[in-house]
Amino acid sequence: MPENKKYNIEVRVWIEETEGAFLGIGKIWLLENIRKTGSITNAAKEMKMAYRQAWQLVEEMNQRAEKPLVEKLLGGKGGGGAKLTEAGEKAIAVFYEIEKRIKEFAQKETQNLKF
Amino acid sequence: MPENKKYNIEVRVWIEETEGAFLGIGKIWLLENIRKTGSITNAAKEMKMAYRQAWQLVEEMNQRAEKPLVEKLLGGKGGGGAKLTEAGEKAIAVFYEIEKRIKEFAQKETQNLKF
DNA sequence: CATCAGTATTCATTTCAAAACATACTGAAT
DNA sequence: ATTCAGTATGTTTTGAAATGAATACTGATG
Repeated sequence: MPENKKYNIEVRVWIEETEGAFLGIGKIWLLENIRKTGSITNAAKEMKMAYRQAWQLVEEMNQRAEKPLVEKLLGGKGGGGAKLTEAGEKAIAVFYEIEKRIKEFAQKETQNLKF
Repeated sequence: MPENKKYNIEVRVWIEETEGAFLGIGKIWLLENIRKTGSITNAAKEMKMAYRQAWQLVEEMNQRAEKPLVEKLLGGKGGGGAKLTEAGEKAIAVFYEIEKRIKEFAQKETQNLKF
């Protein structure tokens, strides 16, 4: 392959736990939207995702993390809502940091991409 | 999150071209099976994949690479077949090399995985 | 004690990509 | 000129995952 075309390396990063995939960019976006909107319902709307799906992802995250990432508030004024725990905030930060480092490394590897 | 659970980082690597994803581990496996079996038909069987799908993947690869990765032989003794071109062989080697480096780097990052 | 908006949960419906099926086409070899 | 196995390509089926719709539950607040 001569080099009139340009190729570049893409990378998808996620965190696994004994039972399988635990935290990837999709769940991170969900966490961020929960932080932004204060509820799973509105986070889901924001992302044009079904509430049911969003709720399940939150369940999954919470069960598989050491400590819940999302605190859910039932009933009360405004019906309740959801907010990130400290662990949730930390998870976002850690994920992005690691993802950034890996993507930067991958970018450097692009120069080895000679067919 | 304290640390009784163990988490680890996973990474998926692929190569993009202007029109989108061009070459990932799935197509690499297909290439390897074509090399091994000498035809798209048998490579597909090996992978329990539909011939049609395998054929389409080969088309896509060939069109988006600078030079075809797979040479297809039509008719003749045994009906024809398919074999890797030099570019195809190179693609496998380059892909694995880059993937290996990125995965090793990602592995090192696991130690930064403190929640 | 009725309201309200969000959580929790079940069940039916849709979507859409992969697989399965069907059918021509190719060309060396006999 | 028939055979044969693989390529080429259109059409139909199917199955899993996402969505949508429906319903009960929660609890602070007025």
